[in-house]
Amino acid sequence: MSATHTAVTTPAPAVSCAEDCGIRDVLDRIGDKWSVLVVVELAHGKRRFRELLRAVDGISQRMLTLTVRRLERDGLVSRTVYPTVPPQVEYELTATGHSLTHLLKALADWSAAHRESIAESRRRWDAENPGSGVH
Amino acid sequence: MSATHTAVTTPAPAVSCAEDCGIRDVLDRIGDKWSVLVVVELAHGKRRFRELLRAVDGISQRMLTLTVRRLERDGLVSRTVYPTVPPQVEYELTATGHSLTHLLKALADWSAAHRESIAESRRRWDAENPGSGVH
DNA sequence: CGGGATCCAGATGGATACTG
DNA sequence: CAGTATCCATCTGGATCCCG
Repeated sequence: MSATHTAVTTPAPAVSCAEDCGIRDVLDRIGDKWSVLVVVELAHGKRRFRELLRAVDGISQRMLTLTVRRLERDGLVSRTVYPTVPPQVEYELTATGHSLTHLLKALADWSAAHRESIAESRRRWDAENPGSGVH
Repeated sequence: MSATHTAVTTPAPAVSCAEDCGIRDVLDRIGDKWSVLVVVELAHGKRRFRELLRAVDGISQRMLTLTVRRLERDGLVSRTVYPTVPPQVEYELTATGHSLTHLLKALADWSAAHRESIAESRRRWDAENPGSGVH
């Protein structure tokens, strides 16, 4: 943040596939409202259904069930049922699910690095375009 | 793919923030249906509105307008209007937008690495849970 | 405790027509 | 060419009730 040159921007375009690359595949999988939050919580260790429900703030019983089912279907989370009474179910990240946490780390890092810049850009845009309805 | 040991999985949990970390912020921004596809196309260079419309397969005029407006609002894309006739508008990634392409590269890499594993897990789950309605 | 079933509101996005 | 405006179908997710 010192010299007169502005953007350094590493040289490579980084992404250069024809259409999709599979990025949409990932986003279709974890781009929903709750998946990443559940995965982040499970990154800390095994969790029971009720524990997840309390840990992931604001999620409903129904959405936790759906989210965890989809993650299980994709092989990112394993589900273990102990036939006790009352029933006990434990959820845990699989190896694939664990690898996902590294990707989420990259997301978190990018977010932290550009959050302020983006927020400021929004404020400026909203000020210059009053009542545009864009969100 | 040779020895008897299965998952190596680098040691660190990678993500360890209390609730969100800001991952949701990123996904709220680029997790929609079209943003990443537009960014990927713009990673190749400047594009006019009509060029983007042709390049991003399936996008409607309305959605391209909305998508590119939001990207501009967040400071990821710049919009330059040449007051010619007929009008000409060029879109280009900003420095922040360019940095995003590196993140998308990570997404694409993860997708490529686990696409088959996930697809197989789905097939198995769907076979074992007929008519579950989970997607 | 760990769900499944139903109902419903709001958000997202597609199709089409019109405009400077 | 580069949008804007309107209408409408679908999808996502929240609230609630019930069940083994």
